[in-house]
Amino acid sequence: MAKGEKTNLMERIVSLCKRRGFIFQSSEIYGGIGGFWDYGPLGVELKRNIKDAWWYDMITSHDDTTAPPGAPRPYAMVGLDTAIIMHPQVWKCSGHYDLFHDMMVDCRTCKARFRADHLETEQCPLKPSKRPGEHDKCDLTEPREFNLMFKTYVGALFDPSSEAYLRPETAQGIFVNFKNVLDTTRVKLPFGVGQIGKSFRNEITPRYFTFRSREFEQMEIEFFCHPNESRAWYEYWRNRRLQWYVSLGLRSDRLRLREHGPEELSHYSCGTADIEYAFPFLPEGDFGELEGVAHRGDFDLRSHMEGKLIRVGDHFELDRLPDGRPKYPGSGKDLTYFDDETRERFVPHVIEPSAGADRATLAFICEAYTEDEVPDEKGVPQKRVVMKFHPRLAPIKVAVFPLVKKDRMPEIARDLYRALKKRWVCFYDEKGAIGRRYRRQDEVGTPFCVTIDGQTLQDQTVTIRDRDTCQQVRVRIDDVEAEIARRLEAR
RNA sequence: GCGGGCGUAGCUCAAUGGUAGAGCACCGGCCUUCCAAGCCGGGAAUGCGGGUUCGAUUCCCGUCGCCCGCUCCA
Repeated sequence: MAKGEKTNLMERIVSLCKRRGFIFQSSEIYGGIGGFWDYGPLGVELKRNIKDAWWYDMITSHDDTTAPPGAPRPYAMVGLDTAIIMHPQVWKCSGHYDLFHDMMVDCRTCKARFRADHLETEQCPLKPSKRPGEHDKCDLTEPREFNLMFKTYVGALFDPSSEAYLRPETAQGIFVNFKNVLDTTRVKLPFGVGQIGKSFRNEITPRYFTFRSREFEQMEIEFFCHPNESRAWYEYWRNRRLQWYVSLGLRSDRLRLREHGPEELSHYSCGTADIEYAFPFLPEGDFGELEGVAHRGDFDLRSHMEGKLIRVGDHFELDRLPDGRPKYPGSGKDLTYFDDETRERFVPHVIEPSAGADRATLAFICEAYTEDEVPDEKGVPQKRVVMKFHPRLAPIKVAVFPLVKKDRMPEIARDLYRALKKRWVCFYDEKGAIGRRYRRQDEVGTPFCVTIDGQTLQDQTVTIRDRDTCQQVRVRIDDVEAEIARRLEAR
């Protein structure tokens, strides 16, 4: 922030993330490293709750026997957890290697960047009749490797034959295991495979807090279906995934589903819709991508059978060298699907809902951040910062306080704390004034605070205070667990 | 990768070529029976490296990071 500038909303959110231990800059004591972030004690709980909600809602709790609302038919869901480093041929066949691994030449004068192997056909921006480097003002760099994938070496010897890449997406781990899943689980089409895991992209410009990070976590589904049904499944997943964010508290007027135009489609896609959120760091009216739902056709499975494909009109063909051989040969393994009932063999189509776990976390943080006013003991309205997380996502579910530090209240409160802790992330605090303790929990989004007071000693009742309304109800101490459970599940 | 702006305590800010302050937050104590009360005490900072200087947080250079605009975004 420029000195003296009024702090804006996003700066207050970033500040809270640091102050309360949600998100820290990576390697901060060494000056930080751009594009990498660490989750603190509360952040890790929040992000884990988001990933757990996704895994539970998409995979664990999925009912294979019944079509969910809007789904063309019942389907199966299974999970995978595949390696970050894969055989280098995976990235050659997937198309990532060619697209993101180029020798580039920059012009120091006009700041233009050219592919080193295209200098013969490019124009100098200053004098279009000449090629880059031919104009007397041109000042070209040596060709430099420009790689958006992180490269590493497998084994102790650093020679080209041991080069490997950190995955730039989790999807390929699912595609290369397609046959393994089919052979080991008895799933039939249509079915989906989910995976949560880290991916790495050497972004040119990491920006907007954690929004564009170089290391990030994805929550991806690769959904395999019959080509004739792929359009219907694409529609289903777009809506299903949008509703997921709404169900966890993102306001629908800050969310939108945006269909990509033809010129915007990725090299593999024959239809993509982004689920976007109006992040507060973006200009008013702009949205940022939370998740992409892509219709990938048969591109991926064919790529790993035949080799790297290129688009020709409305279909894909094998990318060939001038002598006719495949540029990057595929595995040669048969990744087709045989339908026992229809006796039909085909390459399944793929619908890919690919969500960013860190982007979802950031969106839920931004959505939760609220400033309101609560009257103090004199009835004067005081500003309050409250994180209105959905109870499923809140890092701490319940806090337990003795009203004051005497008359056995701390002992009773600790007993209750221990009992509740067996079931939920629970926090105990006996320091300072009660109002201060409520505010501290408000700022980290704890939905419920239970207070042991003088009356508890008389009739075994306690108060449960609601984060959003500040309203208190009195319940028997033996009923606290059931009441909290009821409220956590009610929303 | 380019251009501009900015780096002081956990947060938000001050000040200075010569002892770096405050508010809030935090910790301890007293007090306190429901929404950031009060009193006393405490810990805590000039991103990193180099240069100029008797002396640099201040000036200069580099670097790293953050913000804004380009560029990029499979």
